[in-house]
Amino acid sequence: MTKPSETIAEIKNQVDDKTLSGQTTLALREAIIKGDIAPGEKLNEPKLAEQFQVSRGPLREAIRRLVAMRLVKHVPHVGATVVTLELKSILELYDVREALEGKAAALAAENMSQQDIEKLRAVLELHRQHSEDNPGQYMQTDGDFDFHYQIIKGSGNQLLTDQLCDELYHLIRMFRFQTSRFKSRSNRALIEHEQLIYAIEQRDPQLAEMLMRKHIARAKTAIKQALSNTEPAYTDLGSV
Amino acid sequence: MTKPSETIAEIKNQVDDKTLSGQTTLALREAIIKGDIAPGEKLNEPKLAEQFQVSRGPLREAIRRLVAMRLVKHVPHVGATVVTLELKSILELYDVREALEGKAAALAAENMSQQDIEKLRAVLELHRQHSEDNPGQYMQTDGDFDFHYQIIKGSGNQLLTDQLCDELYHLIRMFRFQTSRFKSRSNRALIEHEQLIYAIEQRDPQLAEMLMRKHIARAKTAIKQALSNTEPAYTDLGSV
DNA sequence: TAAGTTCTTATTGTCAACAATATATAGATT
DNA sequence: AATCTATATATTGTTGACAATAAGAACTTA
Repeated sequence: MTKPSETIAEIKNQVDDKTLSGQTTLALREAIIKGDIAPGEKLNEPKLAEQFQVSRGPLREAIRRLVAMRLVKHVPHVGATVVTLELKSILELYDVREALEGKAAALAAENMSQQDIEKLRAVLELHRQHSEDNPGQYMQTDGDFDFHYQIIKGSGNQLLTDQLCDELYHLIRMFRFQTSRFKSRSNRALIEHEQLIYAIEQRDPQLAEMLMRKHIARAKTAIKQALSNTEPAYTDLGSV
Repeated sequence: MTKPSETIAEIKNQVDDKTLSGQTTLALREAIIKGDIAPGEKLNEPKLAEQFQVSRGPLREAIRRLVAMRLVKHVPHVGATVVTLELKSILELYDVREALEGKAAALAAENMSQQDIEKLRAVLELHRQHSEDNPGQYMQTDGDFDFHYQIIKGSGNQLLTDQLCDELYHLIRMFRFQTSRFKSRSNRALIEHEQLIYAIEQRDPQLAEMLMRKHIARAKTAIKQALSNTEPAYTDLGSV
């Protein structure tokens, strides 16, 4: 019994539980990622509890979970605040992604079933089609992560998948939202994804890892260049 | 104002906060790692609250934090249970370590100060001395992780450090405790650590990363061999 | 006797009040 | 006027009681 391909939409709406605590986690998480609660802003428990129509118990549990996702920082007896994504933190995040997703690509080349590889091709094809149909339009970044997600899942490593898809992914989403003014239009990602699939099809873990690492490292470089300028301009962030 | 070198002991006793919730987290964490609460065992909230002399509130927060550390699994409306470290999970953990600590070693080669490198040498020297003074005795595994810890910290990447030292490290500790009957006596780790320092001193990120990855991959292989046998015998687990 | 069903019990989820701590304000002192 | 101190306020930490859900026991039925 194989699971149907899971899209990014399914991940997002992944309702881990129907408990108030779980629902509040989702609501609060989206509020933070979307910037409804600003970076650096304090999370006032009574106010938020009122806002989400729950008591402070579930709200505090939600905050704890967001701390685990690194969207929130917490100091005892002082409170929780939304993280501020400094350039330094983002670059750190991309170094971690490079390491983890690189390994994921290697494992995917070893472990992905032929069927999963076909699914991956389908995702890429959809992606390419969209780019052709909408030339000059910014990439659908979710489609991009769909691709990465399939590879991560294809690694067969549950710990790796949890770390990337459940935790770090939301940090990435938050960063993307904040920098959505830099709309990426490059089709370089498409080419690099194509190369990656080829390496996986060839069952070449080393090549797959190398390609994924370069892919992410390139995005990191683009981010550094784009954000270290005071006037950022519409630079291509590499869409990763 | 530079911080004094932090040993593994300091990490362990790192009292993040004096709150009941924080204290309970530490106590419960140690109870799980030491096996006082068995793998697979259910965490009964009223009983544990009674046992730790706190109400269920702080206890539940502690459980949430241990879920983030992956020491505990939680199902809504059912409860929390201590993780059972299957061979598969351990191998997954070591693949993640290989990726993350490999990158950490590369970054350490780039970023560690000359002074930090000297400290690292001192740790290794202490380690070597202990091995010479107690030939045939099992390695002080804490000393081993002291070495790894220094390198991780030396990477200068806070996210990486948090992931390895605050989260995954406790899983490793739990695994080590459970397999402490396999006392590692090899001095291969010592040799490999020596090579690693050399690479870092030479400011060679690629070599440092390669050496660290091989170091951990070798430990993974040793674990697989030791634990896939029904009668494990006293195999060298590589002490990583 | 075995399978299914209802009822009981135990456990988790949630709430609102209370206690402890930190922040903000106002006043006193140099 | 600026700084330190003491008080007042707001916020976090903690508790025990209540509600909702799931696991287990006893009963019924084939």
